[in-house]
Amino acid sequence: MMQDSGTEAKSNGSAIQNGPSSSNHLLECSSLREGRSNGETPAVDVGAADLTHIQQQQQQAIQVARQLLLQQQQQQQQQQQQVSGLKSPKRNDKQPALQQQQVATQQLAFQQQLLQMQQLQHQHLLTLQRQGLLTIQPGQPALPLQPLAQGMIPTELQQLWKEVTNAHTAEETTGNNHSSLDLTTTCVSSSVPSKTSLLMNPHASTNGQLPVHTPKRESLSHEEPPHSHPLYGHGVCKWPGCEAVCEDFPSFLKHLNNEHALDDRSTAQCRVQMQVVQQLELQLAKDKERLQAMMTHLHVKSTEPKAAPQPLNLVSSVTLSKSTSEASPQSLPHTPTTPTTPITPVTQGPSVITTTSMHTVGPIRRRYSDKYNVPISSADIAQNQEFYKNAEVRPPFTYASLIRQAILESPEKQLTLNEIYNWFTRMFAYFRRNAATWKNAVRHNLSLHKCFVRVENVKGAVWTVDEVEFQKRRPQKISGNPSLIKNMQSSHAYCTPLNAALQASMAENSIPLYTTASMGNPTLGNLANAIREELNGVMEHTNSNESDSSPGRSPMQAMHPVHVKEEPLDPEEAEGPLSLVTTANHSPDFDHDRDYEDEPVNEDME
DNA sequence: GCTCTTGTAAACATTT
DNA sequence: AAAATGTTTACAAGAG
Repeated sequence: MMQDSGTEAKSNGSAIQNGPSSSNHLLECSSLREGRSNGETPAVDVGAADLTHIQQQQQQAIQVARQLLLQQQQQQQQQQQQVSGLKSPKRNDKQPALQQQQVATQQLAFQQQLLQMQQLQHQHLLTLQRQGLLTIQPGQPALPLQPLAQGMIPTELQQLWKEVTNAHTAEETTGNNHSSLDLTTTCVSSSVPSKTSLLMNPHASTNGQLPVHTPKRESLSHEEPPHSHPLYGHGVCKWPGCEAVCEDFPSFLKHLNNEHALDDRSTAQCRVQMQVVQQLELQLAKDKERLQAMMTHLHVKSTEPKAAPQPLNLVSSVTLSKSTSEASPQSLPHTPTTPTTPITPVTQGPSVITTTSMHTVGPIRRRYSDKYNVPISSADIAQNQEFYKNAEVRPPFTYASLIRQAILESPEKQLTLNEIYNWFTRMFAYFRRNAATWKNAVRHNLSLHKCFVRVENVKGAVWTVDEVEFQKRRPQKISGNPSLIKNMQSSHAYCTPLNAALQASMAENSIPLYTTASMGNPTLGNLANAIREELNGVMEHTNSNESDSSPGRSPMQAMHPVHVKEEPLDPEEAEGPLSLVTTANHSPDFDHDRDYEDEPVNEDME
């Protein structure tokens, strides 16, 4: 309901505390100082108490991320168990040979797919480097893209898989003839009991889920408290992308056996989940590094003479704290791939904006030529981000870009209108005034642009971004290798959804995200999510013999026959929007936004 | 000057 | 009934 997030945000500031994902927490961390700084000394004045606070918040965030990882691992293990067929003996008994054959075929296909994805990512990375958007120093910490972008060979994937599962690969890999395919083998045919995993996972012994890898699983499952099943919670099946409502645990088990038995889809989902876990771990490592760098940086800064943050280089201004640990081009859509996206020229306009000139009220007609789209310097990124949070300077970005950014920053890639409002007010001091004006503009833009898709939810409606549509608005330079993409499109039946997701994700990445520290690596996160969502949703519909995705029908539409913008399907749209978002699972915990309109001043007075 | 894009305002309908 | 949300139209301005 539209009241939901709004009233929650207005009446209860504690909504920020219970975000389900690390990103929410970290996001709050990233904006921690916002509430402390006044408009004049927003960025640098960090006292010891503040620092301690930040540290605590970061630690909490890491803790949450860790838990998230554990959950992911548990989920993954559950899926493995499912895929291994231990819970569906009927199917196993019926056609074990056939299944093995299928699995083997699928392994090959998926391996192929993974390699292609990695190549594509690598290509994309190289392109970014060439464009000067990425600068990789020899001694620099690994880029977020690297794990995939480096084109991991199967053995590397296997190594990752080992690290993720921490245990139950040793026996399996040794017993496997084709070691390069172990990634899938371990996932699909894990019939060997794993004892080490019990040691590795502190949660395993408590919820009894790790024994799923043992033949004793069935007996152990009786000992499980009904609600401790990692794939079951709040009466909903937690299988990625499922969310089927199961009234009680037995019905859930029934559902699990019926809907998530060993089949192509489950197998693929399991593998994707593996990737997700891997990426999350990498993200966690990254965020740890970032935290360290942040603390180091702040310690240094706090001893330096204060200087008012000046967005001398607004090009990099709206990028959140990524500067300390990596050079990934995390900024608002200002890259050569979005040539006409407005941008504040470095040498034009309010090159130096002081707090006295900040109150730019009233209509400002500015368009920024892409010729000012210079490579992004990551030097004062964090400062400028703080700057916009605290100074009432109109951000040099279009409403459409901002809305898109708000949506893409959200974990679910979907936001209610009110959440979009909140993002605006949270990120830009400018939007804490004249609410009627810019809110109207936001609504206007949401309705006007085809790239914004309204998706009806159980609780109301959320807005998502149709990345393909967004890209259509501004012709982009090809950042990937078209032939490679083309090549991918003809490789396998599964390639269709995967490629679509990958391409969309890369298209998105070609517009570097104005990401939060929490997202750490939106690239990989989006990619993983995209692939997972695609697998979850599209495979149900395209797992047939169709080697090409049916045009004009987006995965999301296929997944959720919900109301989207009702427009006559003009031929131009025949290729169909590709939406990478999940719908209808908008978590209430996600409503962490605060409504500044109710407390615009208190924000700074706290 | 034309076209396109964007911002702003406003009217109106629908939903909550 | 009021507020929020969503759609649509109109107009102005900047930029190519």
